[in-house]
Amino acid sequence: MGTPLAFNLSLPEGLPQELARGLEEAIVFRDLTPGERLVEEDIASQFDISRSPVREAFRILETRGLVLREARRGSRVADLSRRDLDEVYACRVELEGLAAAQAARARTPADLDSLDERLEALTIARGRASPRGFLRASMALSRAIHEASHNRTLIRLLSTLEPQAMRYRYVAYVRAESLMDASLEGNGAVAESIHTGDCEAASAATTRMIRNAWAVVGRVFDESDAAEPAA
Amino acid sequence: MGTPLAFNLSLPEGLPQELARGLEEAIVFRDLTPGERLVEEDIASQFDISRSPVREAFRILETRGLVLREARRGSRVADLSRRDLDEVYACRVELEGLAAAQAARARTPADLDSLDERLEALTIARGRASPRGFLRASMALSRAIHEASHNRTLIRLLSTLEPQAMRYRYVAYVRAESLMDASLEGNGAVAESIHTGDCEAASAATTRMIRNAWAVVGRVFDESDAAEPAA
DNA sequence: CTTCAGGATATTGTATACAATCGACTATCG
DNA sequence: CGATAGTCGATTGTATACAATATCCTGAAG
Repeated sequence: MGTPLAFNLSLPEGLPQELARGLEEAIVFRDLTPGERLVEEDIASQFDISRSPVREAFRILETRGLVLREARRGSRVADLSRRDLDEVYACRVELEGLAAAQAARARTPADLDSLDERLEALTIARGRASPRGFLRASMALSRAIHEASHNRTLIRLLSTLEPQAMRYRYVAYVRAESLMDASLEGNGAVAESIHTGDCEAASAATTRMIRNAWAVVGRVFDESDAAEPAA
Repeated sequence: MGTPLAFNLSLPEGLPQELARGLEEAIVFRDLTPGERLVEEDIASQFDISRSPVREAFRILETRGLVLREARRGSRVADLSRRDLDEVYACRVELEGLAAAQAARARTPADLDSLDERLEALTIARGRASPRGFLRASMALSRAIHEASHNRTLIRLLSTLEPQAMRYRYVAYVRAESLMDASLEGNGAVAESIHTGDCEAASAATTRMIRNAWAVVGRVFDESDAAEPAA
């Protein structure tokens, strides 16, 4: 039987979505470890629900690259690897860059408010020095940027890519808290370009930030044993 | 009582996957029209299966941007719009470019064989002048390029983006068959660069091809009434 | 004639039951 | 002792049953 899970379910967005959100956090923050088996019945009984919503939640997490499902062989938490890290970041460079550029062009006043608000929240979170809180705030800011692009297709793609990246960022932040400063600074520059409406600058600032993070997160990952060598 | 569907189910990959494949083709080739409602029970009874696999198929199609699901309000075929077209192509430029570049670097001899084979098939399909057959062959070639990148994350993202693009390409090919020649030529150039192993050239050839297609497909789309004005 | 309340109907969301399949274990044979 | 076939248990895949809710229609009141 798997790791006991500690979150509760509200249901503003539907049971499977809510469950997926909780499981996603558990995976990102390593309450569920790479390679760990996920058994539908176990999760279902933990939350006193049936297997149906659990199955749907697994499917959602599969599209986010957090869970692997093999036909009739069950589901398990996706492994972390240097190769996967590189894959994710190569895609992020392109898509986040595009999102920033389009946000700089399409942003509305409401978008800018949202952006400022979340950048503020990120700054505060940095003060508290908790990787978990910082990452949550960072995720919220990223989403605000994505939404400002008003490109629903791009938002959809990024929402299936970002959670995967989050896992590596978390590992890195825990081992090197100073990384959060770089992220805060980079995001500030991106936000400014979006305010200005300079597409080129927004894209450039974003790709520079992410390439930088890529290098550092990759190095930290290699030095750690986060990959969880096969049991 | 929706449109009667004309395909059969084999089951090499699982029922939901097979069903999703069939529905995907029906949507791309407009056997199912934009906005058309998709009722789980209807589809289920047409194929003499239960709602469970149908639900899963709908979810798969949702992640591919072909079906919209609203909670307790049912599912329907996603609409086509100029805005959506632009969103999809903006993403394609980035991701296909990346795929071509990485394919040029990571390709194996087996990848090159697969590439040649499918390029050959595309040439033959062009001779037959059927948009449907050409598109199928083109999709197969694209997938071969994606696989040659050996970037599983990128492959995952593209597999959720390409089907959406296919719908617009189909509309364009039907109305302007000469477009297929441009696609054939562009793909030839991309394949050559991948053979050579020149990442820059592969990426450049790809983005040029897609930007070009974007312009033409967009123009054709505007001139057609494919958007299917709300009923 | 329009508007709003109420109920009937259609459809999805969840739960449960059953079938199929995979993996591990055991017992038997060489 | 090792290999292998057969069986059993665990888990997913599919089907069905039930619950909840949104939509549509009807009809009465203003």
